[in-house]
Amino acid sequence: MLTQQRKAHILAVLKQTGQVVAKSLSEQLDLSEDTIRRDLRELAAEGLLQRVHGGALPASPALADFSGRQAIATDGKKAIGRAAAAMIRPGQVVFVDGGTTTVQLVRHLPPELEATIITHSPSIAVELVSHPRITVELIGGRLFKHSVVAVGASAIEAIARYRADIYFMGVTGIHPETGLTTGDSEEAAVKRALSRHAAETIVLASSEKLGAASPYVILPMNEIQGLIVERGTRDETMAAYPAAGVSVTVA
Amino acid sequence: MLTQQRKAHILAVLKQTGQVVAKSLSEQLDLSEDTIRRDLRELAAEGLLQRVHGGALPASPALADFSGRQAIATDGKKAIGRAAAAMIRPGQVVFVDGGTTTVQLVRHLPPELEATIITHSPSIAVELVSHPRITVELIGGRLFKHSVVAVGASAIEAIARYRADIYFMGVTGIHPETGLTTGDSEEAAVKRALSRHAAETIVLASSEKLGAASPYVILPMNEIQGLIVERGTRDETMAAYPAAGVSVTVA
DNA sequence: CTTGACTCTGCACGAAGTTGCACGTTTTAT
DNA sequence: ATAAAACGTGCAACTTCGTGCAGAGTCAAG
Repeated sequence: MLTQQRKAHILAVLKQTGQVVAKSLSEQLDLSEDTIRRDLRELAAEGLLQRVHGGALPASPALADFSGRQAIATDGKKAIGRAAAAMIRPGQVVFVDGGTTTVQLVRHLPPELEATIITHSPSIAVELVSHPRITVELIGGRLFKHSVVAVGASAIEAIARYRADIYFMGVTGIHPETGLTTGDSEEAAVKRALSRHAAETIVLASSEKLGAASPYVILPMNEIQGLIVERGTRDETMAAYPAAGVSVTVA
Repeated sequence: MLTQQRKAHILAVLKQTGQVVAKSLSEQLDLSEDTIRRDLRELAAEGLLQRVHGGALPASPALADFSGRQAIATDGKKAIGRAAAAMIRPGQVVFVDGGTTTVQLVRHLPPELEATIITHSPSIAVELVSHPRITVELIGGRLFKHSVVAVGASAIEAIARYRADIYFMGVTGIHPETGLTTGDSEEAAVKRALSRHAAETIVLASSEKLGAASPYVILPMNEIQGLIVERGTRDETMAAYPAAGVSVTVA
């Protein structure tokens, strides 16, 4: 077995089970624990996992659990959420992604607004329970725990049954050449499906996303209709995508 | 179980319930109390929680409202949840209803349990994000806000694609003649669909449900396999359904 | 074909981390 | 006041870790 194959296997197991144990990996792959430990050390150096005594844990989500990622709703995200909410007209059908920014969107929906929100994020669904007029459609599928959204074939099938006026997309990275990116291939597939079934796709991009790129490309920049960014980041954004035909809103 | 995972679990429990008790943690994780105490001490040193005699509390008082909400969950419901969680064998596929009692079920799932949980409740799905080993399948559909569950034709279609070993059902009423009831016809239809696609249906019934009846009948008593009730309510229950062929568990 | 540089792997060994128990102390409840 | 529970510390057994080293395999230059 090749080293790269072995490392890929370790990452696959880690992704699927949320942990790897050095000893059991060595038995499973019929290698000494030393070799496994070396692999783990190198993968940790690449930032692909987090080394712990006895094995390893995923690089990001474990830490996210610790620090309480949710708590960090910046003013910028709130402003973006408010601006996005204001774009929704009464009676419209709206796709909403999961994520900290989109949570701000639904929190800023005016109570008198009557609309249908379709989402593959259980968190967004729960958030909308307290809204008196919004009808919520939940898209099912396998739960991708890192982002807390439904993914997979059944999610994409369910999306195909809907047609929305607007899709508010959250991304991990937005880069002038690479386009819109995210950290998981299945999540990217779901976002593409949502975009395909919406008349208009609007990307919500808090400042830390601008100029960043993650492994999986969702769409190139020219396939979206709008972009909402925080005040103060406009110049940067306009400079990056001058001819894209994407309307930029400053929140 | 890895040390870091254990600590993450402690913090997750703390976040959910607003408190942790050293003794119960040691039982739940099958470790000596000494080890738990060591973990708590170290987490306290990192400022992630506040050490108190007998266990620990959240570091910041910001989570105080969490513990307040938790208080609504009676000891009875917790006991029922614990008993239900203990019925799940590794590798099983489990349907879980929405509701305050079933939330207790998923909170008492041991962290080492590997299983698949399928639910039409976004709250249950979100709750399970912090569990390291459970695979979650979310059933989509129109959100019935009163109970915070997906209902409707698409939900029932999605359910038809699954087959579970156990279905843990929550109900509004349980009456010797009327059977199992709930307050909404669509919710009843979904519960029937879940029951149809599970090998075994177990009803979680906190004391206030016994003898009560709501407008919509889900199933007659003889179509379920098990009933979990609180300690102290057994005589009443046994008297009400003596010949039903339903196994009654006292939590 | 041979040689030398390089990489990968497993083993050995000392260091470090982890865990449960024993024991004496502190806190809590009755 | 007394008993029970929870606590901290020290300790021994055990596991896991990192490093140095040697043997095996690979590859390209000579």
